Amino acid sequence: MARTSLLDDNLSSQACADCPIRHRAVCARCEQHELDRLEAIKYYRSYEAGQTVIWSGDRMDFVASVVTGIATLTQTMEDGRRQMVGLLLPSDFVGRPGRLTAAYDVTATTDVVMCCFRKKPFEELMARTPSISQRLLEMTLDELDAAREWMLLLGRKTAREKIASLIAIIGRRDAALSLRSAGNDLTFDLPLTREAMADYLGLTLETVSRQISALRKDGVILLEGKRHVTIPDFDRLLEEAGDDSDGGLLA
Amino acid sequence: MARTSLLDDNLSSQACADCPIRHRAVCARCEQHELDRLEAIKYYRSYEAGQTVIWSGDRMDFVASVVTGIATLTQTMEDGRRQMVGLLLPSDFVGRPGRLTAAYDVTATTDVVMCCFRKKPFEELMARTPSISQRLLEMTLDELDAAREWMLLLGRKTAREKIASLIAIIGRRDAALSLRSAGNDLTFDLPLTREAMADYLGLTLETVSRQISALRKDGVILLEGKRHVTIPDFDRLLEEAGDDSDGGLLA
DNA sequence: CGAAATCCTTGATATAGATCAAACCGATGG
DNA sequence: CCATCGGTTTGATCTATATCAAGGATTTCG
Repeated sequence: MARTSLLDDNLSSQACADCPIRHRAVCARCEQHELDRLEAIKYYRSYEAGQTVIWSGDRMDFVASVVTGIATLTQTMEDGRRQMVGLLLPSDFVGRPGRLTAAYDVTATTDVVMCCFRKKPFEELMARTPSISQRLLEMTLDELDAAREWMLLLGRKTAREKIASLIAIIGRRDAALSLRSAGNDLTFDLPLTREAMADYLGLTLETVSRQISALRKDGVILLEGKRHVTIPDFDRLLEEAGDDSDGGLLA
Repeated sequence: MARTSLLDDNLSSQACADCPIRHRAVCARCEQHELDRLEAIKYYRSYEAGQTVIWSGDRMDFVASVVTGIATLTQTMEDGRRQMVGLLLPSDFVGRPGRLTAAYDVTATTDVVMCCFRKKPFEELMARTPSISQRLLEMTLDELDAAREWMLLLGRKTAREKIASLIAIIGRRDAALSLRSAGNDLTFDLPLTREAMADYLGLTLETVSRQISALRKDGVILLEGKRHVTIPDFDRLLEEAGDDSDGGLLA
């Protein structure tokens, strides 16, 4: 719960990290975003890995944007079964304008810094500034598409396909962030424990572990330690994932 | 593919059926919607039960709102595995501003009438009329919540819970449409074949059939014929569905 | 340094749901 | 009236994944 006040300069490596609006690439519209007004109502907050940002049902009087780190949205049934329903990377938006309480548990998977906005003034700003609604609409539509892809995975893919899909998704987002374009030999760290992956994929952690081992044995992925992955052939991975090969990065 | 031009009067039983913006209840904001301009660019189109409205990947130069009937959004893998990712009831919105091609197969499950808007002028109208973006954002956020609920179902619920959940969802939406409030003894028709339910739930049609039989045998639902359901005790059904009992109608 | 805690892997077994197969039911049409 | 067809039910069997169980690797902490 440590509250940290960061200088904006610390964040400048992240394009537009200081506004809650995500941009696909370089920010071409910043001038529209009335940063002055945003300045007045925003604050930064940091969370340690493993810390819960907010519990489902809790009062949530802010919206936020992830600046650094990775957070998850999960739903839990009374008997403890858990399903991840959102994976939040830097620049992703958290919270829903017009809702009083959190609908999901939000958890910091790694150390996380969030840029928060008190909800009331943010909503007033939204009402005055159409470009915010419009941008938020685009982002929400992207998330809806991702959710639907995820539904196909949950409903119809085998355990092996699920694992391959997740690794592809993480690899792709990672590649996008680090500007390494379609170059081969993608390498990155899995930011999730086996259990979190299981919650993402609707599997048990044992099955996750077994399938990762199987993909390694079959040469689809290379593993250094338990978390560091390199993909020798991304198309092969996509095949294993059962995906249409289009790539799907851009809507 | 028959193109039908309906008089608006035919649709008046549906609140705001003639605009693409869904309202939760009675339309309190119609005056904001610039119906005059919408008038100029809209047209109606009807589809027969079973007909495909549009195939994934096809060029889609309109957006639309379901006026009557039920349509589905499905994703298909190369080997034919299918997952439903959207169930469209009257007043639901179809299509994505800013996208050229359809991302999913859209199929009419019953006879369907849609109110269509050519995309280009609709987008121009959106740009000029903030309330449309704002309303669309609200609707999309609702859909995202529904998708996340659906993800929990797909990833973690048992077959019996999935069936109970689906029946509860349909019953609830049906009750909402027909103004029958929380009155007991909810009765309605399942608008989906067993196969479509299977595609919704990530099951096979045989499992769907078996679990429906089981729920009938256990008195959770009553069946008349193959489609007509009555729910003697909605809370019991929700219990079977593994849901938090809150109801969840309003965000 | 040793103990405890996480996280992960692997094995043995159980089971929910898939698959394969057959037959039923109600509607439609010749 | 019978044949056909789409949708459905039910049975027998198979299998992918869950569950139960044990142990290995790292890190954390006293």
